This record gives sequence, C-alpha cells and structure tokens, in this order.
Amino acid sequence: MARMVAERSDAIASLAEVFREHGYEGASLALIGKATGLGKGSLYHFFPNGKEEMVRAVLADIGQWFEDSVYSPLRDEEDADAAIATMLKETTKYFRSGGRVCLVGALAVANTRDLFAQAIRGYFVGWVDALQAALVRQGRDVEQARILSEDAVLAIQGAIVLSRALDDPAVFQRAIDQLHGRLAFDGTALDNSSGNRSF
Amino acid sequence: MARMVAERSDAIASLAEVFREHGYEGASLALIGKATGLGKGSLYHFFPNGKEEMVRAVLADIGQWFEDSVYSPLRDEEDADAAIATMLKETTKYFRSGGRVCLVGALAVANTRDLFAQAIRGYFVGWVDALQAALVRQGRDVEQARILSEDAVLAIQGAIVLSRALDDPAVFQRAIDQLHGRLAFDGTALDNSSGNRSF
DNA sequence: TAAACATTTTACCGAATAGTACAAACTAAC
DNA sequence: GTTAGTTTGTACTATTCGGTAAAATGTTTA
Repeated sequence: MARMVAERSDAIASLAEVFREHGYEGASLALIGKATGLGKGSLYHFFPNGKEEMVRAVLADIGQWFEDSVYSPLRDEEDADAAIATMLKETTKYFRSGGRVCLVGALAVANTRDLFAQAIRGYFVGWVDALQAALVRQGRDVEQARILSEDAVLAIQGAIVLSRALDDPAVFQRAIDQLHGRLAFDGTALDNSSGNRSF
Repeated sequence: MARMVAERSDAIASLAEVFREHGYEGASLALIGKATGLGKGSLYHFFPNGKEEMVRAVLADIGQWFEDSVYSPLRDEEDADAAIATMLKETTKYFRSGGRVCLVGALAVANTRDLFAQAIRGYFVGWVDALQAALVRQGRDVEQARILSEDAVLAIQGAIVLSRALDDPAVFQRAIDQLHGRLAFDGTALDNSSGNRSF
C-alpha cells in the first residue's frame, strides 16, 4: 500500500465544512478541491461516486460523532439529568451557538432530501430515541417522553434557523436554557398519570 | 402593453414554489422557465436583475401575506387568544403540516443568507414582535412574552425540519398542538414559576 | 532493485449555467 | 390602419459544472 498520509478520512472534516457552508449543489468541485487541498483526481480516487459519496461519508462521520458524544450517553449514562446536560452542552459547542449550520437539517429541507433520506432520518431518529430513553429513565411517562424529546430536537433545529436569521447567538443560547428547564426532571411528571395505562 | 395576462405578479406564485423546492442555486433558469411558463426574454423583462430580483419579489410577497394573515391579527386583534389560534391554524395550512418548506428559513441556513439578510431578518422580527405583542396583551410579563414568542417561532421552523426529516406530518402537528398549550393564557403565567429552573 | 499498488497531475469532455442582444410578434390607443 | 409601446422567442455569449481518462509520480512490499 502506498503512503497512507493522505487518507480518505483526512478530507472528511474539510468536506463537512464546505457542504455546511455551501450546501450540496452549492459546493462545486472547485470549492471542494480548494477546501480539501485535493485535485479532482484524488477526490474521485477516494470517492469514486463523486459528491454523493462525499456527502454520505460526511453524514456517516457526523452520525458517529453524535452517537458517541450524545446518543450513547443519553441511552446508557445512569444519571439521566447529567446525560441531558451533556447533550445540551455538546450541542451548543458543536453548533457554535447557532453560528454553525446543521448539515443534516439543511439537507432535510433541500431538494436533495430524497437522496440522503435514510441517513437524515437515522440521524434524527437516533437523537429522538436516545433522548426519550433518558427522559423515561427520569421516571417520565413514555408518551410524554416521546413528545418532549421530539420537542427538544426540533427546538434545537429551529434555534439554529432563528439565531442565524436574526444573526444573534443569544437566541440560540436562550433556547438551550429553556430546554434545560423543560427537560430537567422536576418531579411533577410522576403526578400526571391522566389515565394512561402501561403495557 | 401587450397582453396583460402575463404580469409580473402572475409569476410570483410559481417562482415561490420553484425556489422553495430547489433553493436559490438549485433553481436554474430552465426550471424557472418551466415552472412559470415564461422564456428567458420574459423573465429578464420582468426581473431585469435576474434570479436575485425574483427572490426579492417572492420574499416581499411572502412577507405581505404573513403581515396580512398572521402579524396584523397578532398585533391588532382584541382577542389575543383568538389571534394566536389563527396564527397556528394559518401557519399549519401554509406549511402544509411540514410538507412545505419555509423558503425564508431555508435561505437563512443557506450560503446565500447574506444576500437576503435584511428580508430574512424582517420576516422573523415581524413574527416574533407581533406574537410578543399578543402575549403581552394576554397579561404576560414583557420579558417572558419575548422568550415565549421566540420559542414559538423557532419551534415552527424546527417542526418543519424534523417532520420533513422523519417524513411524518404528525410531528409537525404535535408541535403545533404543544404550542397551542404553551401559548394559551392559563393564568399561571402571572405566578412566574414556570420555565426557569436553576441549574 | 523490481514489481505492485496507491496517489496525483493534467488535459479533456459534453452538458448546463446565468445572462445578453435583438428582432419578431403582439396589443392598445389614436 | 397606423403607430407606439410591451412582451416574447431565438440565438448567442463566456463560464462553470460534474465527471472521465490516463499518464506520471510516489510508496510499500518482496
């Protein structure tokens, strides 16, 4: 094997950034080449299927990062509140308080959605499910945990949109603080049985 | 003038749809021509500055619709609760339960954001301010109303993203229902004990 | 060293891109 | 019916697009 100095994985961080900033169609091979420092030949050597394969690699990388840094703690950490706090902290850092776009979210509202539908769905299903698990571990009702976890994930996506639109990171921060309050277990969750039977 | 059948304004609905579906860069003149039924000659006759002017016209049209159908009632309707219910109803219809993307939101997370920054900002500022006014009219604290209205607007944007990602209109609907509960004035708002928890 | 393989450079392709120029066709007013 | 102005079709730029081909260079293994 030749020198492994320039591996496929080395390019992925740059690829992620250029797709985040310019979208799928907006990221031309010229831009990609400039961002990665690789010529077309190298790019097509590492990603024979072109831009589509590059995005898939980026999505896989992003998915792995979230799995390790967010989903896994939410699912497995004993202290559910701590796992949720970690999620909010890591998410804030990752999205740079709304200064950084969520590539998956951006792809979800683009016309290229169908091409990556499975990966996009997996990203969000993983997030919602993991958060739901943590909320249930808090002692919440399964249904309420479902609603609440969907609510939290969409709030983060919306916070990115709004804080970018208003060009104000404080909007993102306030949304995260709101979520902190809404997701923290305050004991009242146990009281509301509202006739739900378990099965 | 020649046949008045084809006026500038007649094309705007089609333009809005094609930009919604394909984004700014993705909407080629070929697609635009097909969607509007106009050739390049006509398009550049009505919009001498090309795609940029088309998007500006679409954004102005969207802004006017929201002003009339949503912001104005929120600001001026005596019954604040009714105005909020109208907002949620009209919004659900407009975005087709998440099946239709918000062009302004999509532009906000695209690289073309800077080009339309003012219009994007105006759209969201108008929304948040109008909703805040309605919430204050309910008797809420100004600060809390601000937080709550930001929270609602970003939730709608996030609901579009998530429901599209999961390809499930029910997600959007649940988010709207949640908002209905959160925005309805239930008297507890005066206690100021909800929301903010220390951590 | 030499063969085997990995990587990169360079030149190239056809198609599609946004935008321009302008003559033809149409419509309304007189 | 003529004229003046509006709208549209067509042909045309110049550039960029994603992608291909293959020779050339580099690296590792034997």
